[in-house]
Amino acid sequence: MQENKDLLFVDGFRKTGPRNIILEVLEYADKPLSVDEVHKEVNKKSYCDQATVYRNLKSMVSKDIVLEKYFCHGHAHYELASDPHSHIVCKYCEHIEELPDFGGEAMAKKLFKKAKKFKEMSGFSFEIYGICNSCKRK
Amino acid sequence: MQENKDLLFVDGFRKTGPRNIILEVLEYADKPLSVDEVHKEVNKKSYCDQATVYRNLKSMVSKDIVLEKYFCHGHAHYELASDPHSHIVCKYCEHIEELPDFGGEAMAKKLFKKAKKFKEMSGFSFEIYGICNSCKRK
DNA sequence: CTCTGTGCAAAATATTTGCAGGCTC
DNA sequence: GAGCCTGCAAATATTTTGCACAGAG
Repeated sequence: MQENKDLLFVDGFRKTGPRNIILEVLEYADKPLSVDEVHKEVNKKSYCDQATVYRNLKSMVSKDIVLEKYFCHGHAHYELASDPHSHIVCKYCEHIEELPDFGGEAMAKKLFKKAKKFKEMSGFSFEIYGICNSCKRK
Repeated sequence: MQENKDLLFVDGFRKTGPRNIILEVLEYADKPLSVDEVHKEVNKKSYCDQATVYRNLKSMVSKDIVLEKYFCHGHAHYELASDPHSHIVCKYCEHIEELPDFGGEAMAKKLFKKAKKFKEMSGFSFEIYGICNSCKRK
């Protein structure tokens, strides 16, 4: 079985303490995490600078180990590329729930053919926005 | 017929020079614009401070006149709520194209029923990411 | 031993806010 | 005229970068 940690063995990409822990944190998360959330979780286990979290998430994205998602919060959220999902996201807080698969990939590929000046499709994102129970006051 | 400018007549929301021009700019855009793009366009017609553009876009969003979208660029893009679209977005530059409607609204409503801790759906977003012709070198 | 990765601090980018004066209604 | 809106400048917030040292392979 392919372990997530094994994903680090590519190119000259090195397996380091911070990277192992970042992957572990993403693995146990049940939703995409912000840089800040990853940073806080990682630091519960061992010190790691925020710049390092930023740099590593970015490099993992460029190596397709991690997916970068943009919701309505003004900052990115990250999830393991091995387990992609669509989500329903609260527009006021960071409450996020995973949605079941609905064939979005196929739909995206079909729609991509309508694009005029694009050479290559790299992914898609289908997200629903709403107001969660805690934010819907009265 | 309902003009976009009429949208400004709500509550104590005032119709001012900057607001008229911002709406006009969004109306003529064929894709969602960043704050910076809106600011530059507005200033071709008449001076308006960047903070004013930020403040007005935000207030128009809260009044549902304008939609705020987050792609992969690290900053928001804005489009008229009266003409919402899905898009295909270049992951390297700000090249963005509108996609034809594909029934995403109905699909979102269906999926929303799977949500656990949500009271209300407020919208959805389906975006495709890719590499545009100019960024796909070699 | 070589080269990539990390921590630290500073820089760059993006967004928000306080305040005094101006304009809409 | 009252209250919202704007310009200006400063403050925040977020993300990136340079550099010297540390650690992986």
